Amino acid sequence: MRLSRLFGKTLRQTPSEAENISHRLLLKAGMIHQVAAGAYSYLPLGWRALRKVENIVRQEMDAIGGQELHMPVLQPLELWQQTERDRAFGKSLFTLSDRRDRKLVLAPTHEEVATELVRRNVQSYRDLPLLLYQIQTKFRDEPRPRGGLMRVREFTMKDMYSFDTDEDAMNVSYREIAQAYERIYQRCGLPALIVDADSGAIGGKESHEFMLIAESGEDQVLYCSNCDYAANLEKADSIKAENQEEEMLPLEEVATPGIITIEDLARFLDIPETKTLKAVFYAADGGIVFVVIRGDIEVNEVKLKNVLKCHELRLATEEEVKEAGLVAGSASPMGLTDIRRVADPSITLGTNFVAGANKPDAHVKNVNYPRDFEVDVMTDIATAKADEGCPTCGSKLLFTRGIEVGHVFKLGTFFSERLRATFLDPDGVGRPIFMGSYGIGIGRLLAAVIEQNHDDKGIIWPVSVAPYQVHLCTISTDDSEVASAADRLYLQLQEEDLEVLFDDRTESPGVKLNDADLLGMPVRVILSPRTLKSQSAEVKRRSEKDAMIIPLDGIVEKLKAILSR
RNA sequence: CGGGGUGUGGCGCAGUGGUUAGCGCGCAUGGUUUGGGACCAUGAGGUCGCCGGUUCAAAUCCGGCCACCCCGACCA
Repeated sequence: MRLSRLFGKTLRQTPSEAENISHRLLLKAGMIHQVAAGAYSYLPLGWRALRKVENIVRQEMDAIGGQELHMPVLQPLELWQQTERDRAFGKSLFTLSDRRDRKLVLAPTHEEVATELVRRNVQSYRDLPLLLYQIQTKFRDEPRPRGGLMRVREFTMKDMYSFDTDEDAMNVSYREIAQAYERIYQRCGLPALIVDADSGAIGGKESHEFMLIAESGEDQVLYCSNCDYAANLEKADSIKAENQEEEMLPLEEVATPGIITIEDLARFLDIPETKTLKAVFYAADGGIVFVVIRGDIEVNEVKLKNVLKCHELRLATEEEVKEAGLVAGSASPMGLTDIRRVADPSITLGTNFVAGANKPDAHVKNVNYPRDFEVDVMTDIATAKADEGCPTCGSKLLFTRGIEVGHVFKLGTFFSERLRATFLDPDGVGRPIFMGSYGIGIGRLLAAVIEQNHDDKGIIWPVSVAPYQVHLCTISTDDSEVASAADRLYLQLQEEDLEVLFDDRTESPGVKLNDADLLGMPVRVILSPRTLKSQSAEVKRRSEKDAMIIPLDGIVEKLKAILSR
């Protein structure tokens, strides 16, 4: 491609809306263009890079026996009602009506349609296992699109679905696909970390995310300093420190005028926050839930949502709290019976806690579970923190941020049962198919590649995803010798199957060199009067500082060697 | 959805009531330049986000709306 003809211009100044690095560089390099919040055009260079990523993903999916197919984005809402995922996705689901006023959705993912399809085409255990995938556009009405390609409302996703006869077979598929994912990230030049994750709206039991560790990442990850435990904060467990053991003492009311928060309470009574019990009120699909947890620990709302099996979870409003007869700031699980109570096991990590008295300006000392109150559910709903104990080995947990570049789910029979996708086993017994679901956002992966591979001058594409392999550049453009030598080399490289971006513009050297750095092709080849004196070219890897002078004779082999290194 | 911010040529910005809305970059034409964002000259390009109001007069003041960005909530 001749740069003089390329659609998409580099900018000297980055558009001001760009915040993170990949967004800035993609805009500045003229590779993407925003159409609306979370909707982007890919210009030729950006699109080539995206296609490279796509092909890596495709190759690895094919390599494990995946069969590529294509399912529609436009789907009947009814299908989503059958699995109740219209509610699970809620407002993130794009819906529309057709001319006959039938309700349709723009698919955010394809479990329903894939299951339906398999239901029609699989009858016997002999048809299994099965790996189906597609690379296609998804729509999700994100509450807040952001970060350029990081979180968008329309995006290309590779989604694969596995179909197996039983749980063990599903686990085998799951493992194989996870390994294929590792190879994908490796080929894209990304060191991805696999972490335990919440299943969210996709459903199912177990799931893992692949994270690129990055400051700019939206996700929060806790990982063990010793063993290989790592989890999304939404999912992470930890071992909390236990309070010093004491003799249980009798209940004792204490006046706490104007004290509302745990922080104030601890200071007022001169006790650590770990000696208090915190009450938090939620509205779960409209119903009030009373949550009690040790004062120093935050409620993990994702865990709570999973426990309650509700679609919508939010903090209760002041009115709702009042209406339920609770006293915000001094609420207590004691004596409550008509409200659902959920407790975190942390309330047993100590004795003689201070809790609310269920009346204003008063708390109660020496509260002990289960001596003084009961709960309906006792289960882990605690947010883990750095420095707490690893749930696997007890060593210290560490915190980092990450970009989610892939997510895999064990779905079990959630979809096959609801959509009646069954097969006959060797004994002629009908059984639900065990499924898995595996997603990679291609555009986000591309953005992650840039987040991971850049410097202050621009992008540093890994060879595998670079739009072009070689950036050929002339200096002294009105020197006819340079021009004709460059034309010859351009043709020669292409004949040898190298992908070449040829900067044939009559720009000053500074402009051309800066653009070469910004655009970030792996190898830069410069022809100038200087290099032609010795019948050679200057060759420089984008990732390295120093250039080398290589004779034109035999340069193709040299370039190929450099690119395959 | 809550909080904050921004909308003025392609990009970055200036312009707090008064000619014909400016600057830098970019773009076009001609010329001089050519190893890290050169220079000169000439020129093209703007319903000042939209609607309404106030005023003799609005980019500027007032009201409403919209869009986009950031933080949070939420979300895969």
